[in-house]
Amino acid sequence: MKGKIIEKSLQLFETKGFSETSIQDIVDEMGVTKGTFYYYFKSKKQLLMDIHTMYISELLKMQTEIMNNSEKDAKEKIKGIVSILVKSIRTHGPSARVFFRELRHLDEKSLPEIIEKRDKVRYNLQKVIEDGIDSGELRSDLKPDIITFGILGMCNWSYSWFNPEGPASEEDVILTYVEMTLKGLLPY
Amino acid sequence: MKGKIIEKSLQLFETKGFSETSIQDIVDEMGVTKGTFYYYFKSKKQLLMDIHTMYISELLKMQTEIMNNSEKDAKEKIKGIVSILVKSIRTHGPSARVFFRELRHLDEKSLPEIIEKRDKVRYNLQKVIEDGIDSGELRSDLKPDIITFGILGMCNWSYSWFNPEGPASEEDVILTYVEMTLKGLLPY
Amino acid sequence: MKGKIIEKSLQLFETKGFSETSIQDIVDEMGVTKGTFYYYFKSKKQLLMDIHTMYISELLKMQTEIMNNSEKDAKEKIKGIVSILVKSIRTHGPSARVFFRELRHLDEKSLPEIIEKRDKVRYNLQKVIEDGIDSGELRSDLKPDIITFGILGMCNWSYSWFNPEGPASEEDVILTYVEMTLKGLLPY
Amino acid sequence: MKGKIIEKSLQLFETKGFSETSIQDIVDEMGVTKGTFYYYFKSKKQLLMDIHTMYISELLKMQTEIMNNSEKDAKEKIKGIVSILVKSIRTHGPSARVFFRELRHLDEKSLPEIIEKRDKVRYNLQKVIEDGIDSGELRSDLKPDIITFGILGMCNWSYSWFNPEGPASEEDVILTYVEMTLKGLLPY
DNA sequence: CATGAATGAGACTTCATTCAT
DNA sequence: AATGAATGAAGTCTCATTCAT
Repeated sequence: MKGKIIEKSLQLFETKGFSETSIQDIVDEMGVTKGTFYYYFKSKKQLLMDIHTMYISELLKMQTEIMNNSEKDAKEKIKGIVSILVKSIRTHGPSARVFFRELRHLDEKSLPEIIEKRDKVRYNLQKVIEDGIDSGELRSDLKPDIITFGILGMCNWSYSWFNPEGPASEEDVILTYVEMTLKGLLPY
Repeated sequence: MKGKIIEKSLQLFETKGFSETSIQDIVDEMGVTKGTFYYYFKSKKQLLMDIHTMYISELLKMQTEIMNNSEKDAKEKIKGIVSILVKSIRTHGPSARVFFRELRHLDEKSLPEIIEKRDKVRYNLQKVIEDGIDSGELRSDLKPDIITFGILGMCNWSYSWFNPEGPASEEDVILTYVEMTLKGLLPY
Repeated sequence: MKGKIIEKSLQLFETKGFSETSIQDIVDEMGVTKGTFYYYFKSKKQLLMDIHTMYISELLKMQTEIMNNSEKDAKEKIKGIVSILVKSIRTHGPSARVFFRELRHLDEKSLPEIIEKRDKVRYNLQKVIEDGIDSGELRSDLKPDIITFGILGMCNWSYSWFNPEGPASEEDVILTYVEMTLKGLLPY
Repeated sequence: MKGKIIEKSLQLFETKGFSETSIQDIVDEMGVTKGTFYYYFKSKKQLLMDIHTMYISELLKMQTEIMNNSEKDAKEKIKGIVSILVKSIRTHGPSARVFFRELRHLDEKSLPEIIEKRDKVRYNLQKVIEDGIDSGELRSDLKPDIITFGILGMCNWSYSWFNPEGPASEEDVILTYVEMTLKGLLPY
């Protein structure tokens, strides 16, 4: 039941937004009553917190696996991380969209925990960049933090337009982003 | 008065979000009464619509000026557009953040008008890319639409983290994004 | 101007009702502003009061003319009064409908003045009936006050359905009501 | 609770009118809160609709019973219908008064349903008249539709003045209306 | 586990009215 | 004679939440 509530909520939050979705909307969709909701969740914000925690933890876990793979060089790790982010549009689309849009609605008490993990994801990527620069694999004249924000922006933004069922494939997007980032648009 | 209402609203919408900001919040901040608000705006949504229209129209206008400058090549136009987007964080920050976050709250009737202009901005950039490819100035093996989304994502995302008063300067960001995009991270 | 305001208000009150018609509605319809309204009327209720006074005074005046015609017998006076009431649907339709429907919205201070005149109209008809009974022209086994209410009800109700432009003519209605009232529906 | 809300509302609507009665007025009177009201009714208009439906359905039901009684001739049916209408002033006074006065405030979507039933009541009476004419029981030189409006007007109007606790009894009113209608005021 | 009834705070909005100009 | 700006009270409605059952 708890899982089903999360699933339906995700759907509704994605479509209508967190503030615009009422508990009533959620339970109506499931054919139960509000009491049921409050049996499983302390509050609406708690539900949102759960959604955020699940998403960012999963993302962090996947990223960590790539980070820990010592056989990959910086290029391959960047490609891996871009790949995770883009592919999760198909596998975790609603979660991701809700994550990016509704962060503001978390309790001030719960927020830091999420922010911390979100920043960890960023620092991880930044570490990859920095290591690449140190090893001479990447050019050293650009600031790693800005680069990191740039790559994440490119990827995260795709949640707002990329449709895995549409004309461009996941692979197209990943390839384009990685090529752009590593080799640039100018011909060699 | 109308201008002052917009200004304060922008501030509040940015901080607390559209749905979470009440008309009461807005008028309290200004020392007037709710009646005054409704004298100038038909509804809360109408105010949001005004904000969106102002922002996207201004952006489109600035972009068009760059597009029409026939002396610039693709590289320079890309740099110009990135520059506009990043610089307007300082000059139009609240407008821009509200624009990206609250689009969903527009009336279904008003939405298309805004979407159309937003898409126009995108198509304009895509045109620059396509022209660059056609003239041989840019490599031709990547899809222009995905490239466009990538660049816009990078830039638009910076609204969510970039602080013009912080350690990284506007110029740093612009330079990094343009270099990454055009030449890539790999050393030559 | 005052006359034009009354005219438009009457139209709107009839269609939408008094409470549902705002001063704004009225002045919009005329292309002026609210200030203008308040220049001519102390308040919305004052306007309603004016409308009521005009209508009932006019009606009373017409009725009085018939009452004072000493050449007419009871039958003819009844017919005359029914005739006035039905004919004024065409000539004073909106006034009449507003009069019957919106009486409740008058100030408690103004109400008695109107009620008094309205009752005078009723007493006048009742007097005709009583005189008719006394003179033997009308049967004496029914209560004059109830008869009066019956005749007035029949006539006043026609404001809610009778359309002078429709299939039944004014004369049809008057004839039917008078015949019913005087001779009844049973064949002789 | 739903029943009690309807009852109190009826009371208030009758006294102050629909538009002038606020939800606050209703719930204050009952010692509950606004939320309670909206738990039972979707909107204020929905409550009004419920009131209208209940009244007109009940009336139609009672009338139908008389219509279906094949042992009664036209005269008796007319008397029966007048009787229902007048007697329901005592039994359903507030409902009836609200019904006649506030029809205009129904939703445009709900209105037709009510209008249809109201017209059915009228057509039923008209049928009685027509049958009476066809069988020779009633005179044939007057239009049945106008007669019908006349009788209904007489009866319905009495909601606005007749007080069952007052000097005139229900039976007085019924007798007077039926006698007037059938035999007329002239002595035989 | 789940329901249904009730709460109460707060949201958006309308509108008659006032007043300086 | 008329306007435009502003008020403030009141209105309808929503909704997260609680609690007895």
